[in-house]
Amino acid sequence: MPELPEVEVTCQGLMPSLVGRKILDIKVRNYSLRFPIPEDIVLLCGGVIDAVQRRAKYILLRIGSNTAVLHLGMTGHLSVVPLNTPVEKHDHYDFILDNDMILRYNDPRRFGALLWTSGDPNAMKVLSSLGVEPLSELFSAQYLYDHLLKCKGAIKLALMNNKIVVGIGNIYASEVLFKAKIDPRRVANTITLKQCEVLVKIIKETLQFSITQGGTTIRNYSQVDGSRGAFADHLQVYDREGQPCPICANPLSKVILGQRSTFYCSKCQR
DNA sequence: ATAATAACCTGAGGGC
DNA sequence: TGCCCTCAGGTTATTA
Repeated sequence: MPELPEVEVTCQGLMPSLVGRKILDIKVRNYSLRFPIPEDIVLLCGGVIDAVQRRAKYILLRIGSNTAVLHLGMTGHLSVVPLNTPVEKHDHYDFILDNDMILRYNDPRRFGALLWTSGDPNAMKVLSSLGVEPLSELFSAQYLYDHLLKCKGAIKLALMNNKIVVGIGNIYASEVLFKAKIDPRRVANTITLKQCEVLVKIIKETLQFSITQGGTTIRNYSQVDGSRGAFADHLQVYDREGQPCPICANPLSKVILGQRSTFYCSKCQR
């Protein structure tokens, strides 16, 4: 469910509730996620959460010299609720905090993750081979161009390849390609440097703006406090097959790329 | 070594 | 009401 903006909004929503809080206990009800939750996760107990950070679509809780690494998968949701809040179906784990509150994780599809390390989190297997952050200086037109040259597949798949750039998922990939007027099926290595300049600018602007809107809520995702993400009101093509293109009114098309639904305007995007 | 595709799960919604 | 099918903001192991 969540792409970069949704994870970033989740991080920002967690900060006021978590930073400075001591973890009194960790209760796991269902260890089954993308990876089984490690039994020794309880070693984080007693630590204080110093910071909440994001890397790609992962949430990092810095706890002294330790780091908890969380992922929301497709349907994961974190909330901070009072102690004794009734447990619901698919509530996987609780971090019991020192102010009678709980950090609680719910995830019906179990594609999320909860890991931890006492060392450098960037050395962990899940983080070590990730590409650059799209909102960082490292994500430049030249960087994108250099990497696209090596991609013989569709440009949309390249944008979603987290070895190149992280955080762009299925919704934003369709949206930014529409704004850049590029056909999502275009072979990546045919994209010009000039087009990379446009793409990079649009990606940064779109992700940044979505963060200010609280992300995109279509079905499962909601912010930490349960409210929806208003960027859904700004989607131009995603999930709009057959509806008129916002630019030229031509009915929007849908195609499957990499097993994922892809939406575009066959007249505006080339 | 890069690229298609199968797999991991549950739940919602549509068609009959 | 219920069954069967398809689809869903992600990632990775396996195959070609």
